[in-house]
Amino acid sequence: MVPQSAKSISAKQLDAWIAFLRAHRRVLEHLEAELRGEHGLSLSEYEVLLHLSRAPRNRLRMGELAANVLVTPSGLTRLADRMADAGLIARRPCPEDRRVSYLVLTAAGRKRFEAAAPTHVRGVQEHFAGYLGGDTAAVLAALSRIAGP
Amino acid sequence: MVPQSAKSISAKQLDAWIAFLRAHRRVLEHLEAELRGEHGLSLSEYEVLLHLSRAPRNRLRMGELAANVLVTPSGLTRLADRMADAGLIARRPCPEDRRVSYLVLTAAGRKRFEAAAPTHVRGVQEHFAGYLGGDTAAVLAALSRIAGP
DNA sequence: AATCAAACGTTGTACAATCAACTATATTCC
DNA sequence: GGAATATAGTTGATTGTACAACGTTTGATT
Repeated sequence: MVPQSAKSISAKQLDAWIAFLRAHRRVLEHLEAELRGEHGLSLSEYEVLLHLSRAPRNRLRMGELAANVLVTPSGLTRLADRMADAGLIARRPCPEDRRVSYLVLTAAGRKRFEAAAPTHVRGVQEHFAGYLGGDTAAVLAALSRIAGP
Repeated sequence: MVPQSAKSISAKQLDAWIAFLRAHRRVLEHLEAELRGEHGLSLSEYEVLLHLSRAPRNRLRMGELAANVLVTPSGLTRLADRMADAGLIARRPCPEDRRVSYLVLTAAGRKRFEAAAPTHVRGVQEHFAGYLGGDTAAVLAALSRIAGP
């Protein structure tokens, strides 16, 4: 076993990197296609519904969502517009701070989310988690270090 | 330890999934920013140069590249246009099959790639591989199963 | 109290990526 | 040998994203 310098990269590490990129693309393709095909939702839209459904009173500020949804604030503005047009969410001004607007889950949005959630969870299991097997703990540990706090 | 059904998903698996998404985003942000800032290249452009530099005679068909670069054929057409305009690659018709066009690395493209490669490799080490530690083999194994053949 | 700076969200613009449809060439099969 | 089919790549239209600049509101400083 050759000690691994901190600066160079081993073949195994490089393979892991390439597998990481491929795995990401593959899984997201599947999940996007399933969600889109069966429920007419993009992954971003699903995530917005997910976070809102878990939030107290089913409402969140734009900024709170932007931090979690992996979308920039400006992207979220347009995403929220589309979802509001579709009736999945509604915009509510915040009385305490008139700069902020809340996004709240509508009844239709909740219904759509509840219909889509099993599809998504099954997809994550089928295309990602199911392959982890005995390596689950190690993968979780490594990815958590990479993902940061 | 509770046996894991094939259909449901455990908390640990779900955490791994979330960490996976965050890790991907975080690493790619870093790599994109470094490559863009120090060498004016996007990650996709870098990958095109990488594959060409490794190919025999430094040339590949569009289709061969599209399979490896994680871009659709139409996306690659535009990417190749931009890179040809920038002088990094050149398009060459194939005499044997006039449907195909080859992309070949130019001298400028090679030079740019050679300048950028250390940055990228260091970035992969610093933002991804360096965190794997003793879990490298397990992560590689799991990701390879997910990524498929 | 007035001002200056910071934070929240939205908009204009540009860009990159996709899908579907299309052109052109090659191959297959009666 | 000629029609049907498949393949390589491009193009048009749409979508989604980011970046930078902006208006508005809030909070801090003095």
